Amino acid sequence: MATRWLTPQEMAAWRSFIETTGDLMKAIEKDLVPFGLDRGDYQLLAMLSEAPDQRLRMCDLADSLRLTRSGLTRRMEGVMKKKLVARVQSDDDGRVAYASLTPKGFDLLKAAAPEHLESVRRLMIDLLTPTEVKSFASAFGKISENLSRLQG
Amino acid sequence: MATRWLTPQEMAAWRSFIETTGDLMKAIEKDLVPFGLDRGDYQLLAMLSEAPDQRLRMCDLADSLRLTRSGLTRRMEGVMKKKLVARVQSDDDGRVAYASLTPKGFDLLKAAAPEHLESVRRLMIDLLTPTEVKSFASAFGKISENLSRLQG
DNA sequence: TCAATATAGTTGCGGGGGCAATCATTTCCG
DNA sequence: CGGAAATGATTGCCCCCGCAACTATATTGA
Repeated sequence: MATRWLTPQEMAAWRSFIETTGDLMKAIEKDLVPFGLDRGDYQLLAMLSEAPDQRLRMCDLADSLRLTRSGLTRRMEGVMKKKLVARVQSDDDGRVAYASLTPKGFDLLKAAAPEHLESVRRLMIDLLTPTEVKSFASAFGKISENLSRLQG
Repeated sequence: MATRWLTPQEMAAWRSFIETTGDLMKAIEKDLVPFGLDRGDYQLLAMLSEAPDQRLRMCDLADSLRLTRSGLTRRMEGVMKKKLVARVQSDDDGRVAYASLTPKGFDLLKAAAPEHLESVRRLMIDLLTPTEVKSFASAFGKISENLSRLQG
């Protein structure tokens, strides 16, 4: 099949996307440093804070954070040492361990969240028109849906 | 100042963005495996291929790849071992080294580029309406411009 | 019932990349 | 000129994380 090259507009969109995303993430991450968190920690805490009983099975947490199980095991070492999350063995299933948000972790998240959301506003949302925000959501929704259709 | 929370729409856009971007990058990267490249290698080769004489000073290349100088030094080890890029000392300035695309590197890039662009189409561009593509470019353009204004 | 298989989690190993320190070279004044 | 500062690149050290191998527990089915 002949190569379907990208039009200049498409190429501009793609380039803009890949070149800017990393910068944006780094900038947002920088605003978490005062709290002693990086983006991975923040997302882990945020995910737990929204879960029933503020805890999740390791494997479910790994999936939602886009980490392998081993990756999560290592990241847990960090947040456990800081006493933000505790590892709790399941009574029902001897294989299962829960990651459980501690009060200290919840407090830290409550402190960091407003700053974090402010960063997201300042560095992204507030720069966009409502139309662009809507396009963003629908575009990534389609991309995401397509990816899950491909491999679960 | 009171926290300016994100509206549900804004939160949806943000979540969709961070949760999908990583998956998308991984999927696109997977299509480069048959060529023995990862996304970092591909971008390095692509950047060099577009430069005058298909070579760039290490520090300029590092900046455009969003790597630190040390990060680039390490990545160069890989592509130099594969003979895709050569390290060339500058005659004019004893401090400067150039990263220079080899014929083998150029050939590999020419072979991989159509597949890569096809991945970009299949996993992203073709899923979007022209309006969404335009929004993408303008949104990331604004974000990028704002970031450069902040810190060069 | 009890192997075979599936599932949950950890560990060893290796690669990628950042930071700080270092070295070499060049440039900038006093 | 010659010392101070700037610039370019590399190295040591460390963290993050994926893969493959491994352990442990649970489930399944002949």
